[in-house]
Amino acid sequence: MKIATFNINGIKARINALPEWLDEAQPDVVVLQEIKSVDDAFPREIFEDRGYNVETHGQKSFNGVAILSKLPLEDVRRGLPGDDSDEQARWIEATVVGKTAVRICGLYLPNGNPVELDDAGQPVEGGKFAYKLAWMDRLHARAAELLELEEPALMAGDYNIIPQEEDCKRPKGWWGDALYRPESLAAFRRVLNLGYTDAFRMRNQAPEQYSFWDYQAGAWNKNDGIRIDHFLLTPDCADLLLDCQIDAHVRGRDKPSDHVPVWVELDA
DNA sequence: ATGGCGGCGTTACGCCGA
Repeated sequence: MKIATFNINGIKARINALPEWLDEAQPDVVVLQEIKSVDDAFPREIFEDRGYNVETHGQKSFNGVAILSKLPLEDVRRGLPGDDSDEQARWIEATVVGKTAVRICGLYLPNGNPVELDDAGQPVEGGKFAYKLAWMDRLHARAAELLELEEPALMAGDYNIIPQEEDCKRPKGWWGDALYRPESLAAFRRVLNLGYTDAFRMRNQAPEQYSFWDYQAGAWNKNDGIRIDHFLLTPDCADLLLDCQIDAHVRGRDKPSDHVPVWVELDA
């Protein structure tokens, strides 16, 4: 089973690039982030015509996630539990049954910039960085629950986290940003420490492997990127991992997203 | 090098992202 994650930065803007990549990569399941569309405006026919079932969790203008799957999507849930007042569409999950059932979660973790701290060094309540950390607390709680399921599970998406120095071309330039600073990395490691595996680093130790390049300043041409799109696997799911790759070449095409697809192949 | 690009909503720029 080939499962991909792709932050498309707007479904309307990627109306050609996304089907082109789907047709060549032929993933069985895709989790999408930043569809920037309400559910009713999502062009589901484009994907249904290619044999995908479509489940969206959208909102107007910003955020928005979706799952496309050639296999039926069972027990679909929308929204990350833990805060009923959170109206941002950043989480969707469903079960897909191939040789075995896999619980698949698609996520768009808050960016967190600008980092606002009070005089005591604590995130300012109501600020974007505080929202990021609170969201990661909820992610930790859901991640712990997934470990208790009787099926392999994974959480894939745009984490807006640079896990380590080697996941970034200019670590000194990024240090202190909400994507790469102590509080963010500690929250990410806290999820990993539950027993999750970063699928890409399980299969690939090469340097300069990125999944995002800014549109500005010729970042793609300089390979000035960061690796922030991740697959975290439960131990049962990691046992099924066959491969994990980044389709970086997609970034060089016409009208690209600033992110590229990342995918895993599971023996599932 | 915290904004040089691009998407969105709206229709001239402001907000947002990373």
